[in-house]
Amino acid sequence: MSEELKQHLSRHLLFARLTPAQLDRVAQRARLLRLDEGQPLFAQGDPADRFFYVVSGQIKLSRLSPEGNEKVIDIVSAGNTFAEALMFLEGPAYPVNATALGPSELVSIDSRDFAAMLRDSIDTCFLLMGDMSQRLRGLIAEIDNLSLQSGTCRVASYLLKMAPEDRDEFRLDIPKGVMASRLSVKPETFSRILRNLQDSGILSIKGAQVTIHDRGALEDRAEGLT
Amino acid sequence: MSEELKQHLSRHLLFARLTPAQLDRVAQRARLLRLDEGQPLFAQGDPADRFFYVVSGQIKLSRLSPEGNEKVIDIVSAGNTFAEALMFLEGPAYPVNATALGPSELVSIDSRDFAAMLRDSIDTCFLLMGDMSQRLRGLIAEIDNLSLQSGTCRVASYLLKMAPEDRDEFRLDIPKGVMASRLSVKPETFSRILRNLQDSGILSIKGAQVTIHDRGALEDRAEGLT
DNA sequence: AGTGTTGCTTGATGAATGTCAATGTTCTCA
DNA sequence: TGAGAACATTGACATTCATCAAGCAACACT
Repeated sequence: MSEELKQHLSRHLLFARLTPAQLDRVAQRARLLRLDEGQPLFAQGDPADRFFYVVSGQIKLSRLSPEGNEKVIDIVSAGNTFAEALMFLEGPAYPVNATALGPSELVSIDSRDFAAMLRDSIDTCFLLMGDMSQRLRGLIAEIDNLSLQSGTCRVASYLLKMAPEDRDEFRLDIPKGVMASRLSVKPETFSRILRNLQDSGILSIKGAQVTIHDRGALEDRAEGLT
Repeated sequence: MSEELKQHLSRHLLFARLTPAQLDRVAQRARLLRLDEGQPLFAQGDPADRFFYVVSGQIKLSRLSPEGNEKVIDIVSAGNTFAEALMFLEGPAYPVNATALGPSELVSIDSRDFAAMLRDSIDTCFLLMGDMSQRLRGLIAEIDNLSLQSGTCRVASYLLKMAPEDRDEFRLDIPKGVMASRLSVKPETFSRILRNLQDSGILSIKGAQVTIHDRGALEDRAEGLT
């Protein structure tokens, strides 16, 4: 059991520089979790004493406005960690809700424990700081997107990011409504933007199946050139 | 000279846990800068080999869209550092423009140098990680604001944050246009929102002088209750 | 004081997007 | 296979906000 956990964790950069003994110790107190589709993991405001590594599945991180509107902040997929940055705050509370998008497996790690261990692995500290830096950069890019680009731009660049290198055909791996919220548009608007892209002959969509016909034109849309 | 630098730096948490020898070493390679109003410090995309501590004045961090629109990401005021998180990235480039809003003094610190020294001060690592965590939380709150709240909400909560505890009168310390961009609204819209708040009797504004008449109502606006 | 220059405000208009309501589609499960 | 549920799309409409253009302050400098 603990072996299985170690197996999983050792795949992630954050645990790469731990000594076997340290990894043992982390794995000792770590837990393997299974979530069903739609099952919540934690809610915004809950005390944050653990962080997570996604073994399989997808986790939706979202925030709720007072009026009950949901905004998806990010979708975490297999092989990634989340909520590890909270480890260093005073009275840490999760700033988002976490819910499984589909059946998922996670490893949950005790923050206090891990932090204690960090004191003996400066290398891991550096890895973690690198990790946080990237996240900061990502969030700044996100803010940039939200305030400088139109909905169409955001959809277009997201599609380009989704489209595997040179493969012009692919499937959307998350429900459209969730993707819409991730991109900060209403589902209706998302639908219309997609329709517009289809009507312009740039791509076609059948269910979750996307085919890009004119990558250049899509890139133009992503840049905001109408 | 170096003494003066050390003086300044020692006021900031990030340098609090350094040994005198370490602080010496940092100060050795640090530089004191003076910027005039409007003077740029670095541009988005410049190689990021230094980070900064603001001794006095205010630094505007902003991003430029391809079409030339500017979005102010943050205003850094005296006593704070910025760009320190880039230290841990591969080929670090500043993700924003930095410009002095008014005459300012900064201490500029060599990132490489500081990072090297970090290896010998795990305490400082932890302080830095705490710092980055807070920044992450702040950016998430920002995204939340941008996507879930209207312009009026953002203006209202910003005013509340500006208003010193219980003091219902205060001055705006940055030009309205800059504040508008910081809040992701156009100057015209910002002006109208302010007018609207005045017409509702919630506050009055004379130049940069703000007087809040009805704090409760302002809080309601900040929550989005029309 | 006079005159620019800059930043702020105001009004008229339009585009983008949200809202509400109805319909269509897909998927699941009995 | 059929009924229902959840999701997606579409249309009509309202709202928010940006844009354009003009006027108005405040300030700076001869």
